[in-house]
Amino acid sequence: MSTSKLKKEAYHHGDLRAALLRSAGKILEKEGLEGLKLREVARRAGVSHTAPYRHFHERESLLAALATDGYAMLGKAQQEAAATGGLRGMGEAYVRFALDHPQRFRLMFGGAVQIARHPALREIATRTFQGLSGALSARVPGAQGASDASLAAWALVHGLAQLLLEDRIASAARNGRSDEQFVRELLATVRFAAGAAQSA
Amino acid sequence: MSTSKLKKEAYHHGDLRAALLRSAGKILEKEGLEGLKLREVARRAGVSHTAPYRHFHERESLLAALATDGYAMLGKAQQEAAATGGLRGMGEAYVRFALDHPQRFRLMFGGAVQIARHPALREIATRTFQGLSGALSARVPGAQGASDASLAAWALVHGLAQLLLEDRIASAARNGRSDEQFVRELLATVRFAAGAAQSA
DNA sequence: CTGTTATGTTGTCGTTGTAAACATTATCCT
DNA sequence: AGGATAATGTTTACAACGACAACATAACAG
Repeated sequence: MSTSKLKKEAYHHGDLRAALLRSAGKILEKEGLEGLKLREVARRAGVSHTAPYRHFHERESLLAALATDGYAMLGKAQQEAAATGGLRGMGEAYVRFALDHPQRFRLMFGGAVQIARHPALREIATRTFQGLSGALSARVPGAQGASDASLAAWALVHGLAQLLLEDRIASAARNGRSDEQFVRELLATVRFAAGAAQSA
Repeated sequence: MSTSKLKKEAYHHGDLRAALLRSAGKILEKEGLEGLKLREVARRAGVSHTAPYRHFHERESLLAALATDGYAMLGKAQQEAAATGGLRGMGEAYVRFALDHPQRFRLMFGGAVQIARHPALREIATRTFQGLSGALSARVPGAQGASDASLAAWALVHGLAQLLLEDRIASAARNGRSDEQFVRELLATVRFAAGAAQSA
């Protein structure tokens, strides 16, 4: 029983970093960002309250890692949606991701993490959006107009996600429709045009 | 010198609540939401560190009051813009408000304040958006489609504000344009239609 | 096998939010 | 006017948190 598979009480955890991120992720979705304390994360991982500092030199580093994972998830969801659902599908998947992981989404876009201070996070974030934006641009002719229109499309789904998340859309406007249907029909009211002149 | 006009050292402050909100507002915009500590607010107002509790029974109550003020500002900006700039003007004013008061905007929409727990906040928030939504709906024919289109327009400017605020829009896409021009041209790529069927 | 590095623990400090007990002023009732 | 009562501000206190330093233990490289 020297190298037993279930090492009960090892001084070294083995993969503490991943365990911390797992615990933190659960706390994040359950308690929200302000309820996510380093000490509590350590507690749930069964280590002392300063152990996390060996893997994240401050609280924000943990948050940045959680956000990084979030972008990975979002990117994957977007890719899958692009394969089967086209552009509309991507937009709907974007909103769905936000509704499925509200606190994670808030962490990613709420400004709690200074993205400039975390290179790895910055990189995956821009990469994720390049993928999104590229798929959109390909659908709209023109040069600058295409870029603008794809950004507008992104802003649209992003804002919709945000408003739904913060429960800012009156239930009257929902009109009894499910999330899915509401989002689909709302997005269907929008058209994009590259070189459109201002009309009013 | 019994009722001197400049009461130097009054035990009662006179209008502490407003003074606290002023200090808090300044700290908010300068240090951000996490830098806004109750004790610091009290310090700047020249009172003891528990004095704020006579006016806000917890930190979040102060935040809610700041958010409430924020909605008042936004509502005023929207009304002025509606008078002179029409619908486009309102959208641009919405984004401008976010860029002029980034931390305030984050506070209002970032989920740090549980809006349901603060009736006064909830009321002014919904009222502000009814004004916005009403102005929009009037421009689009149809019943449910009008509502959907106006919500989409709102989501669009809201998302755009958010993305600009979080600096998520690559400078390449900006193409050297000023904030104002960028926003205007981006919004110009979008058209709304009430009963539009899905086209792709 | 040994020294160096990585990883985890114990102890501690300053700061914060919040509550309780107390002090001072304003206000209202007769 | 004058005293009860409420409103407002202070002092003191506590627990929790983020963060640091000193120390302990395990992994690993020569």
